[in-house]
Amino acid sequence: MTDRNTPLFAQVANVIDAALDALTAAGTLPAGLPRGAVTCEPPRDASHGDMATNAAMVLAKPAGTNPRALATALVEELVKDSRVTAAEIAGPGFINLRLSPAAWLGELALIARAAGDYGRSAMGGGTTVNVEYVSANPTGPMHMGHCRGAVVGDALAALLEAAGHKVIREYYVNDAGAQVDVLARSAHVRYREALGEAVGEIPEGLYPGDYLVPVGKALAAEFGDKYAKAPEADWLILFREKAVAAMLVMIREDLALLGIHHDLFSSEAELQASGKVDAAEAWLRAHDLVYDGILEAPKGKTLDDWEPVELPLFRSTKFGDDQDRPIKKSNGAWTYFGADLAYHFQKAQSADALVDIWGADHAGTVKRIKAAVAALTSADGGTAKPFEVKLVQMVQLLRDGEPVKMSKRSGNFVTLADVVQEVGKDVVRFTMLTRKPDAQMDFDFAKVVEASKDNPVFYVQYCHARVCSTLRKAAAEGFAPADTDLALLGDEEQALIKLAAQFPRVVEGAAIAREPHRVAFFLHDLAAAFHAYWNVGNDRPEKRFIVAQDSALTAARLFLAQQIGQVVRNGLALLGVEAAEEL
RNA sequence: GCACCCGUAGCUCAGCUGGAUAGAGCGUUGCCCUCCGAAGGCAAAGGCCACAGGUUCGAAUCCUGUCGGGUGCGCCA
Repeated sequence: MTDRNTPLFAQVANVIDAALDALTAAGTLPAGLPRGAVTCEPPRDASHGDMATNAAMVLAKPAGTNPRALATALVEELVKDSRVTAAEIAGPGFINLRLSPAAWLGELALIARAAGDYGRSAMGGGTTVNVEYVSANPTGPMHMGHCRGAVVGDALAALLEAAGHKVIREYYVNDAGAQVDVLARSAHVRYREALGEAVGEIPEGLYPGDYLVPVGKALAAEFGDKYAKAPEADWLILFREKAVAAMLVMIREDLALLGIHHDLFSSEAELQASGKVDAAEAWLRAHDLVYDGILEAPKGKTLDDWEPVELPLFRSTKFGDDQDRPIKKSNGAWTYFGADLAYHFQKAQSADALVDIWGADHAGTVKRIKAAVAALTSADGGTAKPFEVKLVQMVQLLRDGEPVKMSKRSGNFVTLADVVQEVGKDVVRFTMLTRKPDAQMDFDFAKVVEASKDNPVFYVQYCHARVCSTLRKAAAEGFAPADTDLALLGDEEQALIKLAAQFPRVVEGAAIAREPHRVAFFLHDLAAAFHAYWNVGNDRPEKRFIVAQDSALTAARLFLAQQIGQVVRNGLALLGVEAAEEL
């Protein structure tokens, strides 16, 4: 890898690595020290320098020396590099590095060369990660309860791609359980309605939503009155199939409104029909991980209808779960979990790692599925396939500060399509990413569309728009960005470069942690720095991007602005948000 | 009863998987601007990182317990 195309933080990490190699070769350090904990990061306080490493502190103990002694030796090596202008030992053994202005200006040029690829890396080594997200039951339109997981999952998928993984975006379609039978029955009512029958109120327990009206009409058009009076057994499977297909069309449309497109929709019904669930059970039984047993009644709840029954149970307690879990119901059908474990095994066949994005309301089932995946994927005594479940917490919708009430039962829920229509895709996506996934959040219709600096969506968009308008204005006055005289950029301009240069490591860190919100926060920081610099120009015209009397300086500043805009654009692209050229 | 998540400035939240004097916005206070380089600017005050122990060179971060809030807990999905 040539340094010319390596982001500066990675370059300096390599410099540190090389310095450690040199010390090892010289016998100062023992060979084979693990360097995983060695960091290269911006110091908390910019006055400390440009970058800091903890190498001496981390390696002193295993090397049998003390941090400051090791740091002294390391400093001698580090300053040999032309990019390093100073290296100082501070505190308990940090090494603070200062880098030459040329090194930072080089990063600006790198951003320009890499353009849309700035921030991408080969870190993932091309390994395949399967990200399963949304996976809402195909019984109705997407509502806001699904929204956060959808956005977080989609942004994570993009993030992992940028970090050098191949990504499979997958949606698991629960088209085999009791809920899709309810869907079929609900569709049948609408079908009879479409045929002219007065069906009155939709019976309790069925889905009352209007979205099934067109489904009923389509069924009536296709089948006439053939199934109007027929027993359920004649039409249930057929109607279920038709209704699920219609729901999936609707769901895909809803997702498309958010810019979300899955690579793969996997059907639970197909999975069961393929015999893979039986195969999984057989394998687990052969390894004594499934047995027939009787569950204890759950504690802490008063149950009048509890009947102990013998069921095939998966030994999830062996993997840290609180109790063993049934994979089949007493009627012989698979439980959700029974099918789900086979489904995860199937996913593991075509990926090196699995990530599930779930709503926090499913937190209780994490242990069992992790247990099952661990069991199934270490089948041949190998190590289990990496598998993580990321939980996204609830979103509370607010309008004028008042919670928006939602009730699934009455069909009175806020649909995703309504919200996207009201505030826009970009606002929805960005806002969903302005909080870490495991913190609850409020979504206030008024606040998310506010055009002020309090609103991060606007603030970041405005930064990009400002860059664009500056370049437009400059072009009209005959100026163009150029990298010929970047040395004219002073400390204030370099501070912006230093911040922008963190983008590649933010992307990597966010990918590793599976936390796309870090990108959103970074963009907010970068925008804040850009706006602050801009404001200086209000009082001091010589600090503006366009200084009419000095075309060389103007060209360099425009180049800077252009690259800041590029980084903002790249970051927004990872989040799936359009970078507006004007507001 | 049990499990999981959360608890950081008055409020809403960050805090880069253990690093240096814990940060940002809102709100408050004090100045400045009212300029389309617009949808304000600068600065100050504000903290026992819920509490108590522990782990180590070093803890908001990891472990244990307590308290408080949230989400769940059946063969549902």
